[in-house]
Amino acid sequence: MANADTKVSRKDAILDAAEALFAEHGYDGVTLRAIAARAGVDVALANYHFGRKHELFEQTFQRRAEILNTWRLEALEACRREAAPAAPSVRDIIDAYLRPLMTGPHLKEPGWRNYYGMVAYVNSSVTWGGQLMTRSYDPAIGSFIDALKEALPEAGDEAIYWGYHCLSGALTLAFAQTGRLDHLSHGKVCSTDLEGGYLQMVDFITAGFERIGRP
Amino acid sequence: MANADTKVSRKDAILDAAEALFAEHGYDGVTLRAIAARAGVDVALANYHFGRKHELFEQTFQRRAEILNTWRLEALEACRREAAPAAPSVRDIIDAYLRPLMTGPHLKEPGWRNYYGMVAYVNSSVTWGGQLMTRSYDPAIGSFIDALKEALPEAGDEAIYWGYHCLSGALTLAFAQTGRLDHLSHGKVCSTDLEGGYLQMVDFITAGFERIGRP
DNA sequence: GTCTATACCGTGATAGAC
DNA sequence: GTCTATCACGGTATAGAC
Repeated sequence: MANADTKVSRKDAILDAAEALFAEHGYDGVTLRAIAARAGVDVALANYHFGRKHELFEQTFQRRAEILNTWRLEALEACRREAAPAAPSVRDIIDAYLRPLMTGPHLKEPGWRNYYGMVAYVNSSVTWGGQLMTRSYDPAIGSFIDALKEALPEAGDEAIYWGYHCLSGALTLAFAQTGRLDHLSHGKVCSTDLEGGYLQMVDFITAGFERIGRP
Repeated sequence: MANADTKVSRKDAILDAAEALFAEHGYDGVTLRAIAARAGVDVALANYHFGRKHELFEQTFQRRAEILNTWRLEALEACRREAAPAAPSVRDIIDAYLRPLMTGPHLKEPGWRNYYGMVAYVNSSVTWGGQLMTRSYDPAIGSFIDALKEALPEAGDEAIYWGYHCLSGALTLAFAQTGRLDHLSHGKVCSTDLEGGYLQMVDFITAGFERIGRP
């Protein structure tokens, strides 16, 4: 602990600043100087705590990934318990995947919103998407894939994985909060309204998976 | 025409190089020097032809956007003609949206693959997503939205636009070709196999839209 | 009109002194 | 933990060659 007077340690302040800037400009669009300035610390302190810029990026990304994985797996366990001894429905599985992330009080915190922007950037980045997403999220996502396979015994693997791909693409695009949906819909829909999007996406994605269950 | 001997003009060579590099590293991850080196031209030539880096990025993006819009609108027109005087089915509309982009001989060309990577980057970028996607694609996409509204008279606007959001997220994540699906599925699915993904996505997305048509 | 060589000046990540 | 120096690299303007 560097400083007992401040609410957040300087180390956390650096992570917070990095999160916000990486979300908005991507890895290469952000300088350590900008991060330091936003965090109110010296340039060299980021280097001292995290080493290379690359490391700082990964640690920023990892920090909340673990929390999200926990939330999701708890939701999956809960719906498994409720359905037992039967397998949970497709809808319950999709709900356990989306609800913890797209609804709840944490959405009011700018830190979480920033982090979501970072996830959107990482997931569709050629450089990071294949590696960092896999490392941070895929172990937990494997449990969801397993649950979906149980719920949809007739569905082929290809259909399951591409179905997951659709889910992932839709969710992370929502995380990007680009405002494009606002333009396209002439203001009828707001792309930062994740809770509104959640309600629509659960139905849409559930229907997609249910369809591939009966060939 | 600058040079009758070369197959592509130097101007096009710059666009090709820019396309490949922007797709892989995003806007900020690419230097004009790297683009010039890849194109085999002097650094200043990019500046001469396109002005600011910003302009080069937008022109690179726009170049193939117009072609894609044409392909899609022709496919939509064709399915409208075939269905007439009835309205085309949801499945036909989704097919007209996806098939021209996800299947066909152009997928063999590296230039198109690179461009798709760029679309993936732009669509989920906070900086570009809201503005550039809107400008380049949304006029044509408006026709698809209209067709979907006709095919799904019971669906609310919110559901239609969030449905489109799911479609867009899934498509552009496929464009990113990050290889993540390969890892997650332990090699059962290949994320660069757009034609395979097309077959799965048509079913999945169609089912999503059909679901929101009956509340 | 098309293109190259080069120079400018600000800014970058990072290391080493303190 | 902090300050400062280093040294390379960034976008872009300009002057002139073909």
